[in-house]
Amino acid sequence: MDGETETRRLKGTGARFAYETLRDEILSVALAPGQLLDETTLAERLGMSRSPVREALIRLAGQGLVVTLANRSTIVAPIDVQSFPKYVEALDIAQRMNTRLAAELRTDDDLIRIARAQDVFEAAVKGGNHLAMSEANKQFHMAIAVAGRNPYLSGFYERLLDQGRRMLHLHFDYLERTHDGILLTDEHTEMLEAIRARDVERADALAHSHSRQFRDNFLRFMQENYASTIALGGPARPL
Amino acid sequence: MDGETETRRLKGTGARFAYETLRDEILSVALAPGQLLDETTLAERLGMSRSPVREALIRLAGQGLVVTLANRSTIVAPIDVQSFPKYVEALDIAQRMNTRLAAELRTDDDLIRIARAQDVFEAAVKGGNHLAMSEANKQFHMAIAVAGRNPYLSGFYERLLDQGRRMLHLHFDYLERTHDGILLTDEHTEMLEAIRARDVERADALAHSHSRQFRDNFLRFMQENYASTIALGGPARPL
DNA sequence: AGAATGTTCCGTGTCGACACGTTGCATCGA
DNA sequence: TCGATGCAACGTGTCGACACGGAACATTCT
Repeated sequence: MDGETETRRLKGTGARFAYETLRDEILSVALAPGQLLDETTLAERLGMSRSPVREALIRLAGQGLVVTLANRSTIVAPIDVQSFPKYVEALDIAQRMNTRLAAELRTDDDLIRIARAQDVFEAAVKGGNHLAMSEANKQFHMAIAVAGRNPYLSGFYERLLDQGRRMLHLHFDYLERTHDGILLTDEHTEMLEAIRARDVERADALAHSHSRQFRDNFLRFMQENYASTIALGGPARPL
Repeated sequence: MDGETETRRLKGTGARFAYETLRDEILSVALAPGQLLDETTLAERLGMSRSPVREALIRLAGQGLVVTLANRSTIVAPIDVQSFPKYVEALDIAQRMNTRLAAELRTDDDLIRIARAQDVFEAAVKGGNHLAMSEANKQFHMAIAVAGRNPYLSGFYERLLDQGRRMLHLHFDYLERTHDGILLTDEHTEMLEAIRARDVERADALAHSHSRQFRDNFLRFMQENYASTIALGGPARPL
């Protein structure tokens, strides 16, 4: 109870606030995969009634970030190692498609925006703040996707990138222990150069190698740490 | 008012019923693009309170089938001719990817399911029921996507196919006047054969030609009927 | 007459309350 | 002691109510 510290929220902000708060907590794994989310408790914690919380959960379910167990409760979407190969397959395809289109269609303004996103990412890496890093990484790739000028494809890509943020957060420590995170930065720079040169094939190849890199790192991490565990968040019966 | 005809719905069925009803009405263009959907009226029409209706609208918004205008109302997502090329681009890519994967990974059971879906589609074409045709067409392509074994890619594809159903319904009459709808049936059969033969490249080519066929038909229809209109459902400011 | 301003109406955003379904536990019987 | 049955607690699904915000309309001023 913080007494009267509460800032009275304006009209349509409650649901948005709940959504963004929960989304950030899920993407940063502050809320663990499989974590139980009951509306009543969340409403209390966020200082609002159940209605906006419920709306946020429905939207999160639509994005696949939570799974609602009919008439029971809602849980943070488990990270299923079984389906990881399928995830990377999809990510790889989406990444390559969006990056190809960007190399083909980018304007000079796009290049500036991508470069700016890359600067933010490098700064985040230097700062060592994981949350900022995963956020900036996503923004970098989304800047590319936007340059590809296909909202359907970039929207799909964004969904996958969000899911990817959760996995990134799971093995950030591992990455820092083994590599220096510099690899990612270099690959980003190369991608930007390929897009600048409108070199579609090279951009494609770099996007592909980038997603393979991610896959290999994550798999190595899983082997070394969770050899026994099948899934994070356990099996769940979807709605 | 239909007096006491109402069937008392069980616990968790209200929202689902509202969602499915509205979705079907939107996909079949019974609810026109741009149509205003106010929660109060919908709740009355569906015989329930606003809560389940609201949940349905939120889920539909997540699928891009409706657009919610902040603090104002919700409308059925407009069909924007401007963005049609982008839509087809995405559909083409998704269709090719899923069909490629299906050709590569299909089991014998998959073949049976796809063939069954194709039978249903042909029956629907013979029956001349538009709703059944667009539904069966989607199911046919989804049977292929499921055989591709990537839930991320098939989920994306399904979204696009749903959007496509709306456009199909818009120019069904036109299709029947000009062609005989038989083209689609033949192409489907060819796709199934390519998948059966595990001929990835041929499946890809057919998927590609299939989406181009759709694009050309729709564009020709638009030119002949809506030459003046920019968008169906008018411009809308998204949330 | 046209533009700025005030007012009314409508619909959403949010709240609290209630009932049903689920789950876990306790009690009872074999 | 173990299984079946009944009970209580918990959480969701749904409802009705209220207040804020936006839009259309009426009014006033220039």
